[in-house]
Formats: sequence, C-alpha cells, structure tokens
Amino acid sequence: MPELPEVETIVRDLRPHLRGRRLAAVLSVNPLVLRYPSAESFRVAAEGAVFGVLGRRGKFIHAPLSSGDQLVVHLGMTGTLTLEHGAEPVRAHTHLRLQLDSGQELRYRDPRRFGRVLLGPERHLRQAGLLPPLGPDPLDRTFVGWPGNGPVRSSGRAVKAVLLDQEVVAGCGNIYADEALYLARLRPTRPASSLSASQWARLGAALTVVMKEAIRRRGTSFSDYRDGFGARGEAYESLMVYGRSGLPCVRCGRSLVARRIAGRTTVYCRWCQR
DNA sequence: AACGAGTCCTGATCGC
DNA sequence: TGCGATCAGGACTCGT
Repeated sequence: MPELPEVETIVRDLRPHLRGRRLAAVLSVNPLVLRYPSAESFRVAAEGAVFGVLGRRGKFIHAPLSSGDQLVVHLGMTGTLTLEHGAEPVRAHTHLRLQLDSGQELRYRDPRRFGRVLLGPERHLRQAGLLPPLGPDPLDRTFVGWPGNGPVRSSGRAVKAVLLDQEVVAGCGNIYADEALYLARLRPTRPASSLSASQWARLGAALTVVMKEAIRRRGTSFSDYRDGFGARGEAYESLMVYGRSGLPCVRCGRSLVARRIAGRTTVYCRWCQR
C-alpha cells in the first residue's frame, strides 16, 4: 500500500512531466472517487488549467493548477497514478483520465476505491474538512525534535498506534511503522508514555532512515503499488519484519511474531524489541 | 480521550 | 475445476 516512500517516488517521477503541461481534457472521472466537487464542476474547473510543481504532504499528492486550485489525490491502499501514452489500453478500475497537451494521459486507477480525488482551493478544502490536519513529515526539517513535548509523549496508546496517526507523523503506514519500530528496537505494544527521551529520538531517527531507504529502492511493491510509470519498486526485499511473520529475525534468528495492534497486523521480534 | 468494531472495496489465496 | 470463506488495510464513523 502506498505510504510516504511510494507516494514520494510517484511524485518525483511525475513532477518533471507534469510541470507546465496543460490539462487538455478530462476524458473520464468516476464520481465514486471524486470527493469534491461534482463531476461536472470538476470538468469545468480542470480543463485548460496548467500544472505547477507537484508536491506531497504525508500520503497526499498535491498538484497546483494555474487556476489557483489544487488537484489532490490520495491513493488509499491500491491506488496508482501513472503517466501513460493515450494509446495504451485503459485498465479496469481506472477512475480518472486526464489528457495532457503532450499527448500523454495521467491515469488514476484504484481497484478497492479506498483512495480519493479532490479539486479546489486548498483553504477551501481544508475548511471543509476534506484535507485532514497532518503532523510533521519524516523527510522534512520540521521533523527534528519529534514528537516534541506535547500530549503524544504522555499518551497511554500503544506506540504502534501513535505511528499510524497521521496527525502525529504524516505518511507513516503499517509497513514502515513496523520497520521503524524494529530498527529502533522498540516493542510495538509499548505505551507511548513509557518511552524515554532517547527512545523517542531513536524512533524518530528510525522513521527517517526507513523512509529514505525505501525511497532509494523506489518503494515497496508486494501487491498493487507501481511508480509513476507503472513499474514496481524494490524495497520489499529489504523489509526486516513486515510480511515476515514466522520467519527468523535477521538480527537474532528467533521467529518473528504477528499480533493485532490498533486493528493492524503487526510483526516484531520478541527478543530484539523491548 | 481513546479504544475496538464496523464500513467501504476487490483480488489473492486457501481449504474442501 | 470451482466455489465460498478469509484476509489485506487507510481513513472514517460510531458505540462504549
């Protein structure tokens, strides 16, 4: 599922190809994934607009348009955003097709439809609650000192649950939460309030490390994820715990265990993570 | 406040 | 071979 590294990879892939391109036509838009505005308003607002510099905030892709609107895409679990030649066959579950003046098409595909598409002025989207508040991003300078001295540090929630909270750290999902906890040698069930200052520092550093390493490998592909050109990433091979329940811990050799924490399958080493 | 449970959804996988 | 059950989970809602 696309988390921060996968979304970042897509954004970096698409950015140079979209910048300055005119959105010639909305070939199709599925109202089921378009959260705002209506399909007709979307068409009127989008057609003719020119793409600015593509950006990312947490797991959200932001495409500023010359009209002042932002085209915002969240990929959910199975979403892909790819640039293809218009002649390429349109795959099933393609919910948005934007024709560019370059002859290429920007296509959003999402079999499970957990993702969403928004269009409008950012302030408006935010005020309408369509863009939720996000915490600091592990790739950003503002992440230094995370998580600060706020209520997170005294929370009784499991640290795994805290990592999945986008308001605490933007862009972290189930895969990289487990990877960061493993790298920081912290047990996912630990109440957040039980972590020492140095353990928080270790966890923050681990988040940044696992995200950067996954970006270097162009993201984790084990099911639906594809980069901006439809290719797979290579980070799956380097995962230490996610998807490795029952397999030996690469550090101590003992079997990794799976537990359900915060409603998510969580894999960790009972020996190495305390 | 914070937790679990339910919801949305399709495809991969498994047991029979 | 086929079919039903199960599982995967991001973000949201609802109930406790």
